[in-house]
Amino acid sequence: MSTVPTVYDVAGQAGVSIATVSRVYRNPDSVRAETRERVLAVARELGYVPSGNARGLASRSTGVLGLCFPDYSDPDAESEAGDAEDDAAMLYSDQIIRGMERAARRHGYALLIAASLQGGPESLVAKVAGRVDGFAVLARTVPTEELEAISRRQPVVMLAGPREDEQLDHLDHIEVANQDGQRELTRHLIEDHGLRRLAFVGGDRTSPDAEARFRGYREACLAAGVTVGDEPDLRIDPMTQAEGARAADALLDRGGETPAAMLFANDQMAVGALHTLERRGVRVPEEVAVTGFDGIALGRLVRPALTTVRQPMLRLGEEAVEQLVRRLGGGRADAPRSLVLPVTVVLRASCGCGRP
Amino acid sequence: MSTVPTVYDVAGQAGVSIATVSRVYRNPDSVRAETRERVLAVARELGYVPSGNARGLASRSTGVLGLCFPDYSDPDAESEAGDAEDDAAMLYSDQIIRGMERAARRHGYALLIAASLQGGPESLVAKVAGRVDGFAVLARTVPTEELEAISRRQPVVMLAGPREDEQLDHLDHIEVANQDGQRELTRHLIEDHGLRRLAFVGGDRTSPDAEARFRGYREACLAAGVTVGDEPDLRIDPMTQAEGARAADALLDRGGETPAAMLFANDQMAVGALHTLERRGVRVPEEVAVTGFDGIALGRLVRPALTTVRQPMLRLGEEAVEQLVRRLGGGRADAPRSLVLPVTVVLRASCGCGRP
DNA sequence: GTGAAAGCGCTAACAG
DNA sequence: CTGTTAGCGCTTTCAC
Repeated sequence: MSTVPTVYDVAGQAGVSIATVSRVYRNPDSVRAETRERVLAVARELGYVPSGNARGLASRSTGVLGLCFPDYSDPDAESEAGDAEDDAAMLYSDQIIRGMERAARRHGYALLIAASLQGGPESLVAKVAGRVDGFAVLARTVPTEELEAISRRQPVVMLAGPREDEQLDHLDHIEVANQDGQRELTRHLIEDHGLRRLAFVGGDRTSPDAEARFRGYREACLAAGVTVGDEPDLRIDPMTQAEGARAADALLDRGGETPAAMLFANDQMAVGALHTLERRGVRVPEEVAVTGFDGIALGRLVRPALTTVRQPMLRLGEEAVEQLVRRLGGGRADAPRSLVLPVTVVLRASCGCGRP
Repeated sequence: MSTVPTVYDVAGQAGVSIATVSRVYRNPDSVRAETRERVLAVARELGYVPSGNARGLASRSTGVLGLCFPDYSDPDAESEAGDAEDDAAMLYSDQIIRGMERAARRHGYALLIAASLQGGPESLVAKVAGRVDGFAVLARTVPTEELEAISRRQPVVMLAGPREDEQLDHLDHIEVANQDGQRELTRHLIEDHGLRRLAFVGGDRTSPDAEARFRGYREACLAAGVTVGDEPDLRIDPMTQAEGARAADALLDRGGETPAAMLFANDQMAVGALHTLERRGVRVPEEVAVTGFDGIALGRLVRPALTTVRQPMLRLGEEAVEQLVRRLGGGRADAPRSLVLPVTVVLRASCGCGRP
């Protein structure tokens, strides 16, 4: 742990130049076998490991891809079930990480991950950006302006992000078919279950996902002649279990008839609502149907199991890497690419389908 | 994307020296507000981001911690349920990643993750090691010899690893109470359910976890006067669902009475066994009890739900980071530290407890 | 095949 | 408070 050995140490011990040591690692075949072995032997003995920093600096590339994601951790989900159970709450970002790691590995890259936190000149993205060849960003993780600047120097792919944001129009981006999914799910509730008194619980209006889902909901309502406003019945932020539970209360307590179905913009809120409904003795799906969006594992564990729309998160991550690799490998000047991944409606008990 | 701006560009445009630019980022307060704003403005305009590589080189630290883990992906689990379902198969490494990321963030570090793959001079660890200030390694991911060399130049913490391996005795390491957990679970089967014809399915003998679990099993048997060999009834490698399914077949088909309980060294095998038993019409837990180890989410989803021992993976990750941070912050010369995290026996339907 | 030398972009004394 | 000046450890021509 004292002094870290460098090329110079190895070169000295092995009686070669630092250039040769370098070659042994970068391009082994360009060095005579005998020399190579000698160098490697010394390196092993000294505990030499090439400095990634020095390498990156000299070669202008790191062999690392990055991911910036928001601090999605849902404190409610955890405290409720205790530390031990929260693997069931496995979310969004974890899946994307898995997908990216897997794809990155295939292409010989490592993955650097960091969740948002701070501000200031030393912002999160900057830190990541400065250490990777390219990276993905989950929407709303990073100030637009900052991204704009950074994306001029290296490939950035936006995940689940707004194609709309004109300032970021030149970025590649990958999203899932939020609108289609919510539309189809809503159609199912209306046509297949004959429900017409619906309530949609959305998120903050800055969330592109939640907004797209609301649009899908609205479309389906309009198409079926079901009354619908041009705003969600409720806007919840953050979209956690605790807030979802509160939302259900609000929906139940507001005047007029209670809705026949509560559609939530994500699974976590829906799960929270399920708790409220059970506590208040409102039967699901008999008295009210409940749906979520995302397809988190927790949705299968709750009773009744949650009807939802599943997003292909793993693929999102994989596609992100593919796109980055494509950019890094020449296509640097190609037109921005936009990819929309299809989603799947998953019918379970909470809407009246499947076993309870 | 053309030329990446550097301190020189910013300094030039802003009419200051590169040192000042550097200060603006490293220690903003040491620069007059006016100057600072000017620099920041230019930086923003140019799309300047400090190079992590250059920084790391100059300051001899990266602000990044690492994790090397084996390529745990269980192809069986995925192909079986389809891409869409495999979030339920959420494993081990994902939890550790979450724990590490969370803790790392608290300490201002980012996390670099890489799964094992290759060999050669350009091995995985070397790549990670060269880019981080310290890192964690999941046991058996990396050749001992290589680790030995690397651990001489930077903090390494071994996860779930062998304290036994004399060559790595100087490493910190964190593990879970495998032996205690399996002993307690076995005791439960014997005393609370009155089962005495047990079979233990272990892993390769190079797996320290699997071996420790077997020892726990054996201890409990001996303590209760239950017949037990000094080897697992079966050794399975890799410990996947498919192999677990096969193991159940083998246990059923070997001569003599079939066991009253099958204890598997991990959940994945146990789940595979559950499938086999269902296929062959053997009722669980009536005819045979089944248990796993790990506490993966999938264990709650299968029917009957799987009795198991839950490992605190998240904490494992968090503790790993704490330990690394401790080493990096001075305690570099302290004696190697060894931490054993407690586990929890989780009684569910597959052993005859809980609802089916 | 191998060596010499010039940076890569930034930090860290040390002056001023 | 700001500028000057060395490197940090490696890759990379260009010679030999």
